[in-house]
Amino acid sequence: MQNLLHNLNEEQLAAVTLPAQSALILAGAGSGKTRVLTTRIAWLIQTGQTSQSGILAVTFTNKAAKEMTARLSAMLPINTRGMWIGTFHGICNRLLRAHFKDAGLPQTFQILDSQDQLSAIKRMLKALNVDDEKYPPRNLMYFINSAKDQGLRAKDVDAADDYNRKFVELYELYDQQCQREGVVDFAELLLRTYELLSRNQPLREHYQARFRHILVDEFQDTNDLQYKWLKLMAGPHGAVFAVGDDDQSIYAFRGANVGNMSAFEREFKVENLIKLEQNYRSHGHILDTANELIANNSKRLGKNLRTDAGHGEQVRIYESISDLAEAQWIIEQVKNLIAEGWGRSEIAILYRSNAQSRVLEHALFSSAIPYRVYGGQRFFERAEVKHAIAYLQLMDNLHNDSAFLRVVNFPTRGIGAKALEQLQDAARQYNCSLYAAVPYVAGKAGSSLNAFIKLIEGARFESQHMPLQEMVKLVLERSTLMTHYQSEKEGADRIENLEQLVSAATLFVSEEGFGLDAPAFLGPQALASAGTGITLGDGIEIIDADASLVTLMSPLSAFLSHASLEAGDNQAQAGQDALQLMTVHSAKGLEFDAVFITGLEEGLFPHENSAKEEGGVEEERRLMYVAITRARKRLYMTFSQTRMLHGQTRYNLRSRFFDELPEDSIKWLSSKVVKQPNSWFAHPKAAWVETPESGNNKIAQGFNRQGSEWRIGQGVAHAKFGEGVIVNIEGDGGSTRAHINFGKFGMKLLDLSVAKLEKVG
DNA sequence: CAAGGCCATAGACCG
DNA sequence: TATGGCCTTG
Repeated sequence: MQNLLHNLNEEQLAAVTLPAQSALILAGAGSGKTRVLTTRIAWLIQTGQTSQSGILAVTFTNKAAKEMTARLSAMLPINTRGMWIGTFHGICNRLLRAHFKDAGLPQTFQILDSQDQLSAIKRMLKALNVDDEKYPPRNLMYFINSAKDQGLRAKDVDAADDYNRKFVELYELYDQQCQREGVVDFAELLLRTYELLSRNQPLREHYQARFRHILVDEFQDTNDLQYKWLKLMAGPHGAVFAVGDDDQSIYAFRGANVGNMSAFEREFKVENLIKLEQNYRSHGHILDTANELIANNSKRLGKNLRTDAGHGEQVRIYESISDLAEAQWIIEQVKNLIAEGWGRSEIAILYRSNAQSRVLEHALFSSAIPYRVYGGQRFFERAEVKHAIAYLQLMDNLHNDSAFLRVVNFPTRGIGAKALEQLQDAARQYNCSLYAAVPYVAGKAGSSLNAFIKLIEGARFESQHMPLQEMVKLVLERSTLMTHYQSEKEGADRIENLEQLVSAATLFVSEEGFGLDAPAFLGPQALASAGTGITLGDGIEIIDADASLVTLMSPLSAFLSHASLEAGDNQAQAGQDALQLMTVHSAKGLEFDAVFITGLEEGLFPHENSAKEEGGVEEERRLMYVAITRARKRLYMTFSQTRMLHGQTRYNLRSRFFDELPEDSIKWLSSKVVKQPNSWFAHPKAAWVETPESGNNKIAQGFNRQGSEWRIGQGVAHAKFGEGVIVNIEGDGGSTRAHINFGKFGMKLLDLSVAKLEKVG
């Protein structure tokens, strides 16, 4: 115990040893929040206040959950397997597997990732003959997900007009389709669990009594449903230990509600609010810069980071002529750093949007500096892997129409659009799955469909007693996926990924403790007894930490869940000493000795779209705050007068955020006013500002050219298009064009030297 | 059924 | 600039 608390500072110690009541920990960047969380858990267990089965710890990412588990194992001599530490989705999956019957789900329910969800929606719209121009699948998906994220079923959504009523109706039909097919989307995992527990009193009380200590990481990222979920889980007596930082709330766009922090304080009757303001990461000038910037936000819970590390170096600011020049300058600096002995992997280049990485990558490639780009496609999202997974899904749940359609004709086996149309008609007529509808299709189409069914059933039968990894191999062969890619010219990578899928299965089986030779399917007896808590035959038991709950899950089901819930590495592999490139969003939670924040221009950072969103600029500022606080020792900020974007040159103003930094902590490496080759100049003041109410007031200062002062935000009148407003101005020295929004005539791109425009207002 | 051409589009992200 | 979706054509 002594050594457990030994290295904590006063604030951390206070947080770790709080009484068993709900508490809010405001944990600043680099203040040791993960440490506080894990030590809190260890302390609760070690002091006998709870056993390890009484703890529920929730995170947003698998990475965070893994890290927490690993640190905890290092702290306590306990087996962390079976502990309830996981993501919201992972924990819900676990609960739904254990209580699938009460939740109204089939035992082999499968999880749709967002790709699957979108294709399920497209498929539904097609079947219903809905005009997908009028009701775009993406919009419907967004509509459904945000309703679910607020805990609303279709019947709970108030439709303002006919258009919205259609969305509500489609939402309802989508849910029915999912239910029929035995699939759940991500939001459904949470909503279904929430409904299960609110409806089922004994179950609710069981878990409320069990989890007396609930710990939540990154609380500022919770959405409305997650908040309600936590409230339900905690019940009247549970203690929720919420750790978060309102200044690092950067996910409003996916439903996160920072307001949950103050709601939590109020509704959970928080008596202890502890601020962790001691920063162990960054030098003084860097922290001062972050503090001063974020002070420009209103509605903060209030927090100021401090450090004992001393001022350190000032923040270096550099202005360049072009994005190319910016990249080259950065590379020069990187080379110098490396020559001075800074580790390559301790240097990060951050950008606001992915499109910015191209120039940087190109320049890095030319100078032969090893680098790694975060983001991009993940393992289980690759097409070939998804195909293989779909075969497995279909074998585990024959009624998964999404999986059926994905592979019924891949690799091609002569089942075309006509055949599928017949099949879908039959399925509709008999209200059954595509699989079940096959016997109703006659003729040539029927026989090729039958051959496909034989393929799936044959593979299913033969792999019955096979361990998972053998089953995967069999599927790759039987489906002819392997031979298909072998004959493809550029299939080598895909083959490699498919081989890696076999390794992933092997690894999964051994890590989850199934036993390498346990069959992938549950035996028939196990299936029959599922949900009773008793296992028979060769069923696989997943025994919970307190042994009170036995979940029956086949290795195959578990692996398929794993594939959906952990799409795999989305980030650069560790190992090689390489420079790190990533967006600011994906840098959250990481830290580096030296950081470059690039492209600090109006329209880019803050991003132009943020002007239209309520509170958008404040979120951009928090994003900037996150970026700054990634740096330990050295921080660079760069911006460029011109930038290639979508194939045309844009002339941007420097970011308003420069005006919000403390003079003493920054150092301009380029002179403050750089002469422009073509009379453009960066305006020293912010181009457009957000007013708290409207949030989208573009008061813009553009540029000045040949005495005609067209500026962004200028009202204009045109003979044909009527009145409009200048939204953006661009040019390449030769001609100058303006994007003008003419309302009902839409957006026009006009040459300012040609178009006859008058100023209005 | 697959390949090739045309057009629109362009933000950040995890499960 | 580059990618994805859709349509036409072989």
